[in-house]
Amino acid sequence: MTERKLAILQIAQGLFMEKGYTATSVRDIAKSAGVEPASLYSHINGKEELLDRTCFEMAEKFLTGIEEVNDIYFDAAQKLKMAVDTHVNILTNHIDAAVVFQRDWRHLNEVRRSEFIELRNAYEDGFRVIVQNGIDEGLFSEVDVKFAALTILSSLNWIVEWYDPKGKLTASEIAANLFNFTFTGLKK
Amino acid sequence: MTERKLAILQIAQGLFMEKGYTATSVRDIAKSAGVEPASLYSHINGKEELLDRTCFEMAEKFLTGIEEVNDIYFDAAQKLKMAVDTHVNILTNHIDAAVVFQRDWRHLNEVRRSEFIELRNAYEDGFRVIVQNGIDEGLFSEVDVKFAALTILSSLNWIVEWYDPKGKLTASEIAANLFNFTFTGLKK
DNA sequence: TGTCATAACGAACATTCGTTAGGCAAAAAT
DNA sequence: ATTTTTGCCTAACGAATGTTCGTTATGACA
Repeated sequence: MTERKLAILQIAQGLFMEKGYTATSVRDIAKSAGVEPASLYSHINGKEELLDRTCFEMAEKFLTGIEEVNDIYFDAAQKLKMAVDTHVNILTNHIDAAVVFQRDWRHLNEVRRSEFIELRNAYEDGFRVIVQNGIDEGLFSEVDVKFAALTILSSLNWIVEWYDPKGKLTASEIAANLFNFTFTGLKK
Repeated sequence: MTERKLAILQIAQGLFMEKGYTATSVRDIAKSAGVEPASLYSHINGKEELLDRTCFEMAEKFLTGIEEVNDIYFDAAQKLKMAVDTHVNILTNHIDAAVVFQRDWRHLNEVRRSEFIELRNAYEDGFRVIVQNGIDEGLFSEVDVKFAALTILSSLNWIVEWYDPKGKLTASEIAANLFNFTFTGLKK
């Protein structure tokens, strides 16, 4: 990917984040890039490529992250901590792309959407493995594994709705808080 | 609101849920309603009215719910349980509208969007009050109140991404699981 | 019987959509 | 020095967008 193409991709991600994929026009992207709409097509195949790349590049980052965590021989609590940390880091380091990844994957074409959902399931599976490990190791209480993994991921994913790079909480503080919350809960 | 208008609103909500507000055309709605596009305008002022009604009717339901909970004199744990229960019930009973409420409020016009955000903040505040109560009562550990409320709401809101009315989990089972998780965490 | 409201219609509106065609100047490669 | 590639341009395409128009069939009420 050329430098220019990458720049265009990032500009697009910023706009997609702001207004959503469907509500962002090619003309919007061109304007932000300081170029005529037609000129974009010297770099990209079409609008959908920008969405596609964003979704799948993020999916790959997340998947690689969880696989690395699950390959290490630690106890489940440590693994969970690492998984949360990795997730929050990817997310805050690519906040624009992360929002698109979360919100707009639905607008992928049918084929790619199916592929995307599979990757997503694989990622969720990584979290289920950790929770199951924790139960087997006697570290976690015997919760519904699927449900627990989903709930943890909820908290992680919602970050994109409120995270502010200029806010007072750093990525690792957020991650620490989140791990604490999912591990210990509110109870004193 | 006439019967016909309500029917159109619900049809629209179903489509908005499926494809998103922006990606749903007036012609799509008309087709689903079995009517010509122009005929819709005998009932509604425009496409945006459908979004507006959906967002604000849901906001009102949520706000009323949390206010009722916070008006009752119970301890924080019980209040939290009730708040979670109410939230899950509203959400599962109006799943189409809930998805739109969560996902597409961004496409309200500027004025209405501001009003909407205010209502949302008021709702979040309701949860913050509960968490703060819990700390004051010595029931909850001394967490970051804002962060905790946000994390609880994350889990609640994410339900719309996976809830299946025909699934095996009932609304009250989901609510019970969620309360348990936020209160106790994973730790054994 | 005449009047009015309702809910639908087909046709058309101006605008915006994503995309393509063809050309032109500057830079890079040969 | 000549060719090729790059990056942009203007112009235009057909399709889709939300909405407005004047009209009409139906049925309730005076």
